[in-house]
Amino acid sequence: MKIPLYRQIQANLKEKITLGQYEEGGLLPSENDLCGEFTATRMTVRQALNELVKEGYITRQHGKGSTVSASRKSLGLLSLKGWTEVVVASDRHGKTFVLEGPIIKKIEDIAFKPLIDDENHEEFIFFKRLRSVEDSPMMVEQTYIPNENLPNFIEEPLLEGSLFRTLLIRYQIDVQSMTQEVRAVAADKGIAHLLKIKVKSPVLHLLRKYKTSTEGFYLYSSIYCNTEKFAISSFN
Amino acid sequence: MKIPLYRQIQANLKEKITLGQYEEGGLLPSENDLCGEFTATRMTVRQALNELVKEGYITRQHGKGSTVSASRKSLGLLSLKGWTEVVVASDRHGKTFVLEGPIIKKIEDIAFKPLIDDENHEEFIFFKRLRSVEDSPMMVEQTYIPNENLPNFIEEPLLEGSLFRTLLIRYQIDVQSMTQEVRAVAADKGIAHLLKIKVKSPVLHLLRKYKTSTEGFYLYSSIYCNTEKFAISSFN
DNA sequence: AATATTATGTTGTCTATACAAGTTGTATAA
DNA sequence: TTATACAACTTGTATAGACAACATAATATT
Repeated sequence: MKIPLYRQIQANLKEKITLGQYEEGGLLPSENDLCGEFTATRMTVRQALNELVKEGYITRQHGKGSTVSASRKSLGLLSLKGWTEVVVASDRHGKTFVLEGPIIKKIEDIAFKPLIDDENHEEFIFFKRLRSVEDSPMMVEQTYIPNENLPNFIEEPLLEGSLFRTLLIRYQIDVQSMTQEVRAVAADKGIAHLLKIKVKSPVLHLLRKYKTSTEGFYLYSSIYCNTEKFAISSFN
Repeated sequence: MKIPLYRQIQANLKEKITLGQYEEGGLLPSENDLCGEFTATRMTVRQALNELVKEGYITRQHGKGSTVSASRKSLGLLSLKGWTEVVVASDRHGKTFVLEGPIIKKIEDIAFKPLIDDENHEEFIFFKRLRSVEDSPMMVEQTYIPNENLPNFIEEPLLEGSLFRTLLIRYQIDVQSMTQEVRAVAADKGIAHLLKIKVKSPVLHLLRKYKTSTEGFYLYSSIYCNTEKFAISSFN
């Protein structure tokens, strides 16, 4: 599996940024310098840098350079990022507890179908997970994955506890993009209990559809999120 | 003011898409065809197409082509878009009613300062606006703009009712990007009354900081949003 | 000393070209 | 009929170079 050069540059710079080798608020080496370092042309380096802008790691200024963004205090959950990446980026300690699953559910037993329309899968693999940040329950996530072309998925545990990583490594399925609907709703009894808040407290509800590298293969997620302690942030 | 070629291509294609000249779900002309049409190289055309992907107008598939995205039913308010663009994209009818302002406020009279830290402005221009979609009150927006280098801002009305447009045309200030924090909160008496919902109903709260082309010049916005009828959507 | 001017380094835009890799339809062979 | 191979077309990645536009510091001018 050949990784494009610009992805390698991107990953390399991202690592250096998260490790603190490039100072927060400081400048990255110029495009030409990076060309030399990675033996690539400017267009290739620029592609890597633009990806980093999209991910929020740097900002760029005409005539000046690329500035390393200050790490965000709140959780960047609105972007396409795995939980691990989000928690690490916020410099916090996160935990995931599996409440239910993985089990197989028939489509008629699934509560939310609003985003599931253009396909017709019959069975879904179901997960229910509780995620905590610094020991405060933070969100309840229910994930639905079409049960197709995923041999032994239920039997074997997730790689490093990460769903995205498991799909990529074991099944070569890459999660590429996401659409979501965001609402404020009142917590029902179940959610309130899990998040340790009062019933009818306002919580964030995210309804997500993930697009993957496999044609017609989407993941679905319903997330309830307590935003009292940590806000959810995004940028573009 | 010279507009880059890729921006022109981008705008041209965007217009054709919104006018329905390219069918929803259908394919755009291939990159090479577009090269001919606009007398540009593939790299330039690709830059335009990539911008359209970022804005959610198209998706692309290796070996296949660029597909026109289905217009979204919910409001794409989480992205960097003006109200007008959001409402038009959703094919709905929107209205804005100015509740208060523009007036000048001292910094000590401003309720939220969490995002205002790295600068030290003393005076802000303040707006309070109520926005409706199809005659349902949808969101209350409070905007703060540093009162610097904006002669006659308060005296003259906004161009086409649009703040972003006024800043761009009259003051050459371009809003480039945004960061925001998203929370679910309970509506207080004032918000509930304006949005015509019950007190303590869950509402979405967005705290925004807009970056502009002018160094050190940021806009701030606090938005309360009723998501009962319309969800807020985003994609990446 | 204060103000222009210039030089230099940076990112932004654009051209021209090449090959790799995914998708689809067509022709061929079994 | 079905499968295989191939060709044509698509987007993805990458090179090499050029000039424009912006930012900043050094230099020259007033």
